[in-house]
Amino acid sequence: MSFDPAVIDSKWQARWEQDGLHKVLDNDPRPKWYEMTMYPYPSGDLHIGHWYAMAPADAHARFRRMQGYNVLHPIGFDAFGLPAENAAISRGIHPQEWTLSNIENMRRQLRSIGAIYDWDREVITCLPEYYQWNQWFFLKFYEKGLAYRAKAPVVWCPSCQTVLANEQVLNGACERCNSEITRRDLEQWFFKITEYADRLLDFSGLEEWPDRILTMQQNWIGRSEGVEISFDISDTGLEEKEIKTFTTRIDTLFGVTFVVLAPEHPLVPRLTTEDNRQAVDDYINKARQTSEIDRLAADKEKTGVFIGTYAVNRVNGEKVPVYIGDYVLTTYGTGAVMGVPAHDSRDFIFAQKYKLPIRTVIAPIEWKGEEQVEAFVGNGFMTNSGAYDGMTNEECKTAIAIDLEKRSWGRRTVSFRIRDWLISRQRYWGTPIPMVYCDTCGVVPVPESDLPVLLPQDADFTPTGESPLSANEDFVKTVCPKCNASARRETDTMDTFMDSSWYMMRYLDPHNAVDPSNPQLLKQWMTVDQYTGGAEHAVMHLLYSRFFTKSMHDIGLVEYDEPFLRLFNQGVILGADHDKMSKSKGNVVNPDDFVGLLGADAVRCFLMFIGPWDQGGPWSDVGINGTARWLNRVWDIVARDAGSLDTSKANEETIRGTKRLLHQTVRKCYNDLDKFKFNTAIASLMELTNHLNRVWSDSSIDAETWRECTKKLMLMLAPMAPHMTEELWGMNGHSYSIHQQEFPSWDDDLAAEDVITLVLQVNGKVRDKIEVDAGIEESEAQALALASPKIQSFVEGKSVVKSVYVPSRLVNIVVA
RNA sequence: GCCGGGAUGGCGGAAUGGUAGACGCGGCGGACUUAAAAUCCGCUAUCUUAACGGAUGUGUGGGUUCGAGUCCCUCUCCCGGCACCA
Repeated sequence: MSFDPAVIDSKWQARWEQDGLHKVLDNDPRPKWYEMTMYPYPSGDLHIGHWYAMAPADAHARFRRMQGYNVLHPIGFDAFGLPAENAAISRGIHPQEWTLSNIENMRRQLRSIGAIYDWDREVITCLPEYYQWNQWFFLKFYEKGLAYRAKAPVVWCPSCQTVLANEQVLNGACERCNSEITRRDLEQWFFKITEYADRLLDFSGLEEWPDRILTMQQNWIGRSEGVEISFDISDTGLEEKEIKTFTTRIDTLFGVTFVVLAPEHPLVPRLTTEDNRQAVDDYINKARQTSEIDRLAADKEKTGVFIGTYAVNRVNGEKVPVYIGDYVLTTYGTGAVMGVPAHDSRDFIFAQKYKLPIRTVIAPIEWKGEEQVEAFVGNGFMTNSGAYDGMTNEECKTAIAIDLEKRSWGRRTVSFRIRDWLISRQRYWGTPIPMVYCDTCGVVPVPESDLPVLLPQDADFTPTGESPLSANEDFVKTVCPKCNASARRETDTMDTFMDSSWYMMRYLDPHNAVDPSNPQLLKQWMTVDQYTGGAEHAVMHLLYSRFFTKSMHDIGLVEYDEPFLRLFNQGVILGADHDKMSKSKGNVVNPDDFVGLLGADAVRCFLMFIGPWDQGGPWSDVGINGTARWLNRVWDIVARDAGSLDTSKANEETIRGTKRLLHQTVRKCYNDLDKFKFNTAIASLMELTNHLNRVWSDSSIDAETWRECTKKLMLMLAPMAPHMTEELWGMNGHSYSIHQQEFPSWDDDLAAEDVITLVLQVNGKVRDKIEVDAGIEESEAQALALASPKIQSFVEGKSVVKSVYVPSRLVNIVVA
């Protein structure tokens, strides 16, 4: 029987499904292993990128199953989100219809991968049975003060016509559609992720996360320790007696020669004197019109304007002018900074421009009092700083802070870059936020018993900047749960990252109608042992779900504190031209074409063989032929009748060598699969296949060894090529299913070489190689080396300085 | 600017401080075939040599070492993240 992948793929996919081979039982006695891959957005087409994420992930999950675990490797759909709405707008299809029919199609395509998904556990986030729990969690968070409504200058995408979270902004542009964002002052719902900033920086509960993801989360959270220091403005006669600034360089306090407020700082209108009002107003208007990208540009000119008021630096009683400047951000620290031109490069430029004094207070070594030509940001000795002169600036950071605290002029504090998670969206296709606005009772949560707040079917989703739901009278009009008076519903929907923050719980119990997930099952299955997916979610999904888990933990809903123990990021699959795949470049690969032609196993194996999974790499239309050819050879080899071997020619040495290679291959393959190194695992299987072909053609192998080799080859290949190996398994008389077998084990003694190649070097250069007994003693190796004619020709006439022996490796003779 | 990761044949890539280039693609040659495809076998870093061999070679320049793709320092380029965050 020849290898016909198309027939075999569908034959076994149907059989496995019919038998429920991949059904995962909760009461299975084996130890659990929860291995998740990031669920896809139902865009309607499963592209090669999905395959690249899912096929190797499946192979790894299968490998864990063959190691004896009860493996849960589920799949679902991240089904809420903008593309559905955009399709509705451009093609007049209802988002739900579009999404559900895409899911239908993608299920079929996903089945063609041949993965071990248990479809009974499928999760679809746009269904009320799922999103009602988003609402439930929202209410829990609200109850605990973790969800709040506030007016804030939020990020707005003019093209998506909705607000965005800070995490969804890349270089001043919308992460989805790349349009430049603007700011709006709006009342929105937030989650208090900042309250968890310190705990999110604690990665001790994680095992094996890529360092770069941890670094990215660290950068994003942006913790910095410093001092909040106040400047006295009591002689202005205002109610406020001081301006608070935040600095990480309190040691430079005596170098302050001005104070700068953000243009949006609340004190600005009151601190501005009449003489300066016009100029200040002009500046603020100009700042407001400056685009986000321009405002963020680091090399932008530092501008500002004096507002007419002075503030007092209490440590030396000096009056310093107060400016506004748009290089100071409202959203960070206190929205005001102390200007120390001598020791901060931005302040230096600002001071030069506005002719403000520059006073050195930290002396660089070898400084003789000359004027600075740029800011000195290094360490040195305190000068011009009163009682602190002569100390090192590092010592002073604490000393000054303590002294300030004693006088209540300042306090040590920590600032974070991360902002609270903005979860409101002015879009239709999402989870309605379960809140009601009542004229008498104010903001009232929808009672748990009234959940879900259903997303109405009819809405005008043409984006207007208003939430589409607000035009739906039937939805908006409701009664206040507290006083029964007529009231209005919240019409914003939730960020879809809400859905993915807890979906790992729902796979355990996808249709539970009384809880988001069964508490007993959570105890049994969580935490996720292995998570795989793209690195683009480092500060969005992965940070949000860590926050979500910690919040749930604190509320008492779950016992664990981290959602994902281990994380592995696959790389990006590129076009054959080494460019990112895109329709406009015409380098997009359609996996279905290759699956139809060469079979799912060939596509799976090739994707794993291209290179290390975490590095990604270019697809190759011709390269896949190599993998397909190899699978054909495997088929050919395993399908041979071992009984037809002419055993009279079997050779003891070949048998021993073949067994050795087999055990070496099992060892290599096991260790590589364990670490997601599919490419080298497959390479080692190829080597074994090449060897088997050789010994078959010269009949130097016996039937028993042959059968052992082909059997183990099938087992090792099974995680990567599940269809073909299942067929071959049956053909060789083994009982169904190969996917319920254990991964082969190896014997280090049988894998050990008994003859090794000893490399002979002179001055570190290879001059000869000899075959020797593996257990060779140093003295004998040295003697053999010196006896080699080739070595002799290089040593002749020179004196041997020394000789290095590396056991079972080489002899290096050093001559002068 | 700061923080990560990387640079190895024509291409994808492999190498616990110890034989650089495993495995595969492509190319070349051969077998089979009327022929082609498929399949199988052999060769394939560069220079040099009739050949044996020799020299060179892992982005650049230096260093440590008996020995460096691997460790240390310098620089260049590529990718990712952060970036007026006080």
